[in-house]
Amino acid sequence: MGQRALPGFRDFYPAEFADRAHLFATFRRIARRFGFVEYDGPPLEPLELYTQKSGEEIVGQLYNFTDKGGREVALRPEMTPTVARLVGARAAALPKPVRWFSIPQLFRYERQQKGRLREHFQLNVDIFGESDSLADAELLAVACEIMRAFDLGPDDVRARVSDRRLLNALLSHLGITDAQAPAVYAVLDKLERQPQEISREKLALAGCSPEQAAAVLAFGTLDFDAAVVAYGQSPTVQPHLERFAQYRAHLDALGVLEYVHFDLSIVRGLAYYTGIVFELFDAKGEFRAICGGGRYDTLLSSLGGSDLPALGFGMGDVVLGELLRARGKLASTLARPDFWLVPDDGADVPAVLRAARALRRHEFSVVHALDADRLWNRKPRTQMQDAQRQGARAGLRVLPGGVAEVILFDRSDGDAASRRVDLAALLAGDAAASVPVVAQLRDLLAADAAPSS
RNA sequence: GUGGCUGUAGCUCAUCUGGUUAGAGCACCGGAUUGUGGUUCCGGGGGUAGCGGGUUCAAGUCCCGUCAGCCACCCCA
Repeated sequence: MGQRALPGFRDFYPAEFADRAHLFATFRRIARRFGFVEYDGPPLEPLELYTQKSGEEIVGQLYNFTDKGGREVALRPEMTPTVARLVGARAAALPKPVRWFSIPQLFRYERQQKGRLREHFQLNVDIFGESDSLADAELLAVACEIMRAFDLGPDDVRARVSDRRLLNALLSHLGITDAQAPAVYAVLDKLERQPQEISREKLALAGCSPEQAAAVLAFGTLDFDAAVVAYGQSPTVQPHLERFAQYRAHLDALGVLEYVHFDLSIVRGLAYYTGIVFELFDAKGEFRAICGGGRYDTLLSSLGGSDLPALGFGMGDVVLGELLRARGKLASTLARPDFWLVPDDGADVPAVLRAARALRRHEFSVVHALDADRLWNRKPRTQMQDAQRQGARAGLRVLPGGVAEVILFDRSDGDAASRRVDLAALLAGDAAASVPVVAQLRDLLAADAAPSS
């Protein structure tokens, strides 16, 4: 023993796996509600797929190696290059807009810390072939509705949204050159975590005048209405404000504007975003970003494919899981057996197995002791205790004549928990006559599961 | 990659300033008990104190190294 998972990698015991399955099920449910369809690609890709976009320095953060055929390969650190390849290869044939999602496991060789491992699962939701801001609104709505599906409201989570084109127009209006822009982006990105004086120095270092620096530093607290007041008269900026206002109107109609906060300090790296960008954070600011995404219209063409406009977001399972756990929103979803079978005195083992089979044919999950001697000799009462400890929802004792005593374990209302159900028809395999019996059993379990008052 | 903190049973933690066979609760396993039932009682398995080295008559307890975890930085997903 003593063997553990590699650093940054997780073992999923049934309880953790149940949480993960719950996340995935919610991801899929909401994505499908918006008409997105699921795809996947290989977890191992040519190293080149990642170096051509991000350069050689990225190799230090990849799980890469030479395979037995001499190929340079890497475990995928992100899904975007893969999906870009898939879409690019069939760009002409796919009906637009393309709405795809995936839940890949991604790998990154970096030192782990809270909310950040060497492996994680990440919901990726992307739209290809639509440049209208309505698509941007739809994308963010998916992310917000997922939050809502996890019972995380606008008081729990906020979406901070910026717009690269608007930001560029603002910088241009202020007289900041394209050459200075990357330095300004870097300052904006750190505005929250870095003392203002340092930000001011960095801006001065980039060649910004004190007036320009002051305007940039003010971006951190500028809400949208204030931006309109301050810059609405600028012919450079005005069209972008107008488009953003439209975007907000769409979000309002989609019912998610309450999550949205205009925030020019959201930069999201320096790389490929070209339009609206956003990140979701917990409102208390305890955790890393839950989700991040935006528009990257030039990425596909830069990867040598078609020049479809594109936008998407990634939402990892680690931070979201931590947040849900911390907020008590992850009730255990571990599956429990419906019935634990106990033979009646004098019944034989085959009779119990036949009863189990009959119940399983009707989709009930059924378990019993797997030690025949124990099944046969152990007192029914003691077996009922085993049943409870094993997490069964109900004990089912088969009495002579096919009548079953069903004991519901979850009752907390003091109601008599023991019920009799005549299983004769079900045990005999009479399909028609079994229908009411099955319904009766389901009702018992359903009533049992319902919160009692 | 850099720096700081931490490392005793599956989990949460004890073990006074280094001193006999390292303990408890929970969990797990077994037995008994309980007539509507996860109670109560008894018993049991499980730790070379992350690992390696050093100081000492003696180290879980001090020192060094290493590995791992946490936090910050870097970077981003």
